[in-house]
Amino acid sequence: MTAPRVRFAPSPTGYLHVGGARTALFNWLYARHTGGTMVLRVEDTDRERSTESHTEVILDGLRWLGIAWDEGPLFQGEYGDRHRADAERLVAEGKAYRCFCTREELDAQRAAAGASGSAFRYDRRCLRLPAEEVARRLEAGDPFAVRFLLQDEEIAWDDAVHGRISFQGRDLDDFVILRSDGSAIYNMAVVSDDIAMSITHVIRGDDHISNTPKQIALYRALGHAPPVFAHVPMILGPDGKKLSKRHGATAVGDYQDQGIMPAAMRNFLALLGWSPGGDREIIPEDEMIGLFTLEGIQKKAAVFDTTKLEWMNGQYLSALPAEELLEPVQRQLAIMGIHTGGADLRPAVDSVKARSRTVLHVAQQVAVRLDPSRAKLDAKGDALMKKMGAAFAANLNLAADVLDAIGPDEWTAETILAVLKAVAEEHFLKLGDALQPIRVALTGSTVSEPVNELLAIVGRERSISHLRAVGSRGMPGESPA
RNA sequence: GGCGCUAUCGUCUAGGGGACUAGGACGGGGCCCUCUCAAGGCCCAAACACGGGUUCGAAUCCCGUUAGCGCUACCA
Repeated sequence: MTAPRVRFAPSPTGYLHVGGARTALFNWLYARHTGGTMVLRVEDTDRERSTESHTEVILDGLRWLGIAWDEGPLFQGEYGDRHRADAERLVAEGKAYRCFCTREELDAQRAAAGASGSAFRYDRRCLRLPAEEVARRLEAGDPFAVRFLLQDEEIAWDDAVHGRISFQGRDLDDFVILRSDGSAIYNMAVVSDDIAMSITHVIRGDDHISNTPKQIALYRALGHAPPVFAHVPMILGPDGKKLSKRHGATAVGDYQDQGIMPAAMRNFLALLGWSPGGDREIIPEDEMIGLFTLEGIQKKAAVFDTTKLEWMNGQYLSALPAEELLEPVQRQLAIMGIHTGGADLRPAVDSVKARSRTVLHVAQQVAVRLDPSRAKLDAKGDALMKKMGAAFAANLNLAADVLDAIGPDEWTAETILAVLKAVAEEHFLKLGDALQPIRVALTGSTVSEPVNELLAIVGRERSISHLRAVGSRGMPGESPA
């Protein structure tokens, strides 16, 4: 058997949504796993809704996720001639026919069918038109669409994720394959393209299951064996409904902006609807490729859980070297209007990343390490200050004095901790009472890396002057006493 | 309405006739560690939709019911 050829075929009518991203990911994983080829085909035949900027956003999203296709992007709109030729061949062979019914006539037929309680199926009135009348209307230049002549037979396939799925031809109707302007309808264009591009495996959303029998019928009529179909389940919002704008962030770009790392997004998306079996959660890319099979894909739709995504992102954040976080962190800082020049952010990033779930969160903390006056007092910090009262400033000033005695060359986390411990002991302070005010003064929060480490990162001069400033004037965001 | 798909903790899932007093992860609760938090470690609560079969034995196989979702365009 030759190597598989798969395709991801987005239509550029919107951004790259997480559902599409996951479909692309599954195609990519399958291609990599099997040594096959992934084709990217942009289905831009809907002129009304397709835009070039959407195409760019989708391509950027795929690149960001690290999904590298092998061929394309190909644009479906460029193959209109082939689509039409295929459809006309079907007409010539009597497998499709011209339909002169107008939109209005069709609407009327549909309305009549609806009233009788049954599903609408085209009644083939144009198939029964005498040849001379067809010739006459063609001569007169009457507009016509082309309909596929559907046989009443079973159409079934072994879906790679669902198993056998079967439809009866009588439940389908003679669907249109060519519009009256000569352009192909989706099902025609897709089949024509998939044949021309030698696609062997069609991995796409569940919502295409009902298109599949029509497409198989087209394959048969065109004289080609259908590919393997794998219909992956949909992604739902927390309320169990199809994921949409009203659920908040659904575009992969939104997650990039929120500080999700591509590797985390990939890992999370892969596990949404696919499982290698067993208890694996964090799976490196190369292992994922090795483990991926179509059989491991779930049949059931999955709810998109951002909390778990953030947890997973936190896992990647703490595992990734600061080096790899630098660029996304800088990007976030730039969005916040902070330009760091040549400053080495690595120590601060390293110190802060283990406590963060998003790059945005990392960047916020790095910004404060760079300049403690950016710290905003949070509720717990405020509560601590109130609780300690005068002792807060007193302990801060005490700390500033002993820290000032440390020379610039000895300003390390180890020395700082030793000095602070000694002064706490000397003044009968609990270590926490000595350290927490420093933490709050420097970060505005009761949560951070160990205080000695924090001081080392912020730096001697900045720490001491800020501690003294807060000791005498209080926190910038402090609520009035 | 018709056709189709689906059904294990709140969520993501393991499970493919006995290994199931149903395992893991997120989230929730508790404890430990500890200058705080996170991480980490330990523990707790939490599910096989329902009803029939098949079988010595069903979460696992079959049928039905119910529920949810998808499609039902000269959109993709």
